[in-house]
Amino acid sequence: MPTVSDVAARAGVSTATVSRALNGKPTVDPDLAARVRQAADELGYQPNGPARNLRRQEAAVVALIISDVENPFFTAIARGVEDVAHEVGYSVVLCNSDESVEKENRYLDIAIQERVAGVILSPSGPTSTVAKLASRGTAYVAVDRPLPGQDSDVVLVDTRLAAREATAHLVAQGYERIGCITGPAGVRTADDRLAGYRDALKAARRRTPKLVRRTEYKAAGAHRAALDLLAQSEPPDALLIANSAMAVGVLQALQERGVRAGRDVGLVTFDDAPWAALVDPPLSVVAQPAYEIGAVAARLLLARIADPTRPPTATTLGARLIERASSRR
Amino acid sequence: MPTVSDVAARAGVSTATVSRALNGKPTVDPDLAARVRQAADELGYQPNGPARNLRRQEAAVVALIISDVENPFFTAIARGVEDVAHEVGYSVVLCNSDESVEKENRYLDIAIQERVAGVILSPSGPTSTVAKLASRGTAYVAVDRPLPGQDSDVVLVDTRLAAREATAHLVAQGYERIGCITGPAGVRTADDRLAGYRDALKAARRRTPKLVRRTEYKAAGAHRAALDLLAQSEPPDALLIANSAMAVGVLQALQERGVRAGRDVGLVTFDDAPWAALVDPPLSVVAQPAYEIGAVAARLLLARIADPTRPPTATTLGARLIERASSRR
DNA sequence: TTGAAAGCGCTAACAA
DNA sequence: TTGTTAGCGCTTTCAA
Repeated sequence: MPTVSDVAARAGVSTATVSRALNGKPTVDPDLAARVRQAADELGYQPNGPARNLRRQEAAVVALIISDVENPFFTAIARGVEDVAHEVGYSVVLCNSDESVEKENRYLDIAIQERVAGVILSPSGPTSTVAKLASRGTAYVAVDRPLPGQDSDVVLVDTRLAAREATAHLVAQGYERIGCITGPAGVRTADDRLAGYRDALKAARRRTPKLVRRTEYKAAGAHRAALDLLAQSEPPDALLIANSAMAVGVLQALQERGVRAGRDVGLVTFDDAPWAALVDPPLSVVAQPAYEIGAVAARLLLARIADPTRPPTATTLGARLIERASSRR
Repeated sequence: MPTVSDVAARAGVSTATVSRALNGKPTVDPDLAARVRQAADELGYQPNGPARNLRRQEAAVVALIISDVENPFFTAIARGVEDVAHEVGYSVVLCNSDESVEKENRYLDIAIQERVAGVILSPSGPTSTVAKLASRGTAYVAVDRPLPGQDSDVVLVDTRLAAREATAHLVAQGYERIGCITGPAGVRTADDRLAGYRDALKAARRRTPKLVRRTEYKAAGAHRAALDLLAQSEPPDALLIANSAMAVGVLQALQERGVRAGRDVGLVTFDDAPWAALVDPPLSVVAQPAYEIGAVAARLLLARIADPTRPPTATTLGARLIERASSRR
């Protein structure tokens, strides 16, 4: 594998000049620079990243730690981050914490060890160990969920309001016994969606029925929760579901029990998955601006890398309810 | 940020002993090792990855370059790769080439620069530049699609056979004008699925009608293709669709044109997406063993890293047809 | 504008 | 078993 020395020898210059030429420093004679570039090309020279990063004490890499690679909401965030980062020459490495605080912690360690320039993460639980980043001066931004007890940059969605509106919509459609299937306690989006649901019921002067279930943010958990709710003596006639993976589990449960979605049970779910309008009946959803969350987070991170002293900001984006047949009486 | 020297000073030993202790080398006194570990903990020491990798001339990292992060098939592969790699202490960095040969090439350069131990990729086009890896001795494995002109390890699905079976199933169900929407020419899976489709029609002594459309492997392209097919004077009465993203586009098109899936047009699509059984009507699919593809590829990569001289192998996994209502007359 | 040389933090010969 | 020391490949003073 060729090194700067090889390139230098071939171009008949010093390694310092090679470095300067290849990094586009203005203080190098154009002719020499051209000779260096040609030598590098001929040798198929690729700079040694670890050596460069060791010397520079920083890498043009940001780590993106998301809680579920199989969730379209998070992959859309990833697209937003990538597009912004690439524009300014940063690479993005994607890490899947799989909703596990342990894996998240492991990836945070790796991010520190690799001395990445910054980290964007959606915290998997209430006990994230991001404090490590702060104490080392590594820039980071939280997305989707705030970091407990951390005064960091954060990009959120006003998910409580969205949940409230979605629930109010179900009330307005005449549903009587509205249930809610949401994520684990301590995960902020799960708590907020539940709070918004309760806000709406309270505003409608409904007693909050025992129709709330909390489970992991995945299909399997929601499947169990839905079966449980359906087995009640007074089952719900509508459900607010906290993400699209859960919606899959709920729809399966309804199918298995012969309960017709949209007729027997009204549904609104978070996240406008590509398939949401294609199921029977088309799913009413709360569409979150996932791509934009990623793009905004990336811009905040870059700003913080450039100026570590800037005060932390909280950005809250809106979500919008898309009414389809699954919530129309 | 503390370094080995800091730890050494605090533990009262040399940097060499710190390195040995922290890396679990057997030639270090247990008491000393404990003292070193304690000192490291107290300082919150995290090894400097670039320095370590520079010295070791290799990193325990594999790069996984997939052609579409938003496609569940590829994220399932990622899960398989991660699980196997993590077992043996390797990290996985996920790169999204977005079906672009240019981005793929860029990530290959980054992988080389970072001196990763190996690369797993699903080539985005017929003109991949992986040869760079070979010439540098970096291990790599292709998944889903073989590398043109490369004699590398590869993990594939017998997708031609699967397409043939799926098409034969449509024939057996009595569909007369069976169309096919597949990916770009030169992408092996797209070509193979088309070939399998033609195999089946030929075996059934059908004339191959002008009902084939090729487009990018995404919803938008398939949407256009489906509208185009429906506008024919003799539109298809069944379709074989080459992946689940495309299925989304096709189902949208059918909806827009008021064509009832499963009744007016039979459908079989590749990939058993989580939502496939939930649409109306439930989608018949060719289920590919995505997770296993990833797991096998990771094991092959690790084997090749351990022994670069081992002969390349080609693994072909089977797919299975799941018949649901969308293809039943 | 260019070159010589130091040094980033770590690991691995080699010596003791 | 432990310490001393060289050096991985690069960038960046400092000198010329």
